[in-house]
Amino acid sequence: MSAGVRIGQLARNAGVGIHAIRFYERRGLLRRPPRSEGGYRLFDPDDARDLKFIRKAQSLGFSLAEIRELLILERTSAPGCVHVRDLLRRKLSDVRSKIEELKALEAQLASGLRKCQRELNRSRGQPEKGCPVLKELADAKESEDSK
Amino acid sequence: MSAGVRIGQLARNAGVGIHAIRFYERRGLLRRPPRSEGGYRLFDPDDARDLKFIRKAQSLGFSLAEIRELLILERTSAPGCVHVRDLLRRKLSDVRSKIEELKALEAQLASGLRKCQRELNRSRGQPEKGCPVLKELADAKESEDSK
DNA sequence: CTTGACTCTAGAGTTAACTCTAGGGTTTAC
DNA sequence: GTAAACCCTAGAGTTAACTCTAGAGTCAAG
Ligand SMILES: [Zn+2]
Ligand SMILES: [Zn+2]
Ligand SMILES: [Zn+2]
Ligand SMILES: [Zn+2]
Repeated sequence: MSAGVRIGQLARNAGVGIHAIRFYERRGLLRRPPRSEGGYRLFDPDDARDLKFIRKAQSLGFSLAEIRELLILERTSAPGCVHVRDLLRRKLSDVRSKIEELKALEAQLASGLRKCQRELNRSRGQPEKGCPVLKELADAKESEDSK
Repeated sequence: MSAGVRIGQLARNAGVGIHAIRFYERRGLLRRPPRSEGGYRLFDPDDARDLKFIRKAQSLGFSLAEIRELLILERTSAPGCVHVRDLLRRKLSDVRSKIEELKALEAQLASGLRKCQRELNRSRGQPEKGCPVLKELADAKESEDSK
């Protein structure tokens, strides 16, 4: 019955660009759709679902390569949980270590900010002595990486 | 007295590649050093300090463009605290929102992981019903982005 | 028929921060 | 006096995930 929807329509429905759709096809995330006589791609509803799958998986932090694997798993309807669990574990540990990194960074930045703020308060009217943060960065001894 | 050190030496001392040094020069982070008769760059100790500055600032999450500004500020020995404080504020707020993002991600991933784990426990010997995480991703209704 | 909106392919451009290569010259030590 | 180790420039390549372009063909409406 429905002969399939063209790329622009699919793109609008899914909220992605048509270039991205063709890109996903080249990368093996979307299957190659049948074509019209004139060579236009004709997508079916499952492709729309796959696009949503991609966007959800991206929001979970998966790369396109990982998503391709997930999509293949989903299509084969094989068990799959083991593979997915491993992927989730790896991602989770990546995310957790990234969070730790960022927290350390946050502390450093906050400390620098306090120093600048103090210097600005101190030098109301008085001549400034120079930014303490810049001084630390320019300081030859690289002691601040230690705890 | 000391006529200046060549690029390889400087690179070894600072722990960066020679290509990176030339790259920093092109990007305006390092000043153009004088040259030997044969055209070799001859660096002085201040350049080594600037390289350390760059590496420390990078570890604080600053981009090379931002570091260039910081270096220029540091060289002019003008007050500078205001500018630095604003940079720190922006960086800090970036870092904090990134942390929030990642924490939300962490929760999602952990929840998926628990689901996979339960399914794996449930199906000891029994046939699997398919991965619940994959099912959610493939599910047409995109409800999970809401809280 | 003739617009105008749409689509096709192949390939280049984007961003950041390097990294590497090719095809040369320079220094220094033996 | 020559070989090893070093350095030079300009420019291409890397990664991810697109984004955009050029130049051409297709399709529906009027
Ligand atoms: Zn599917
Ligand atoms: Zn599972
Ligand atoms: Zn300096
Ligand atoms: Zn300051």
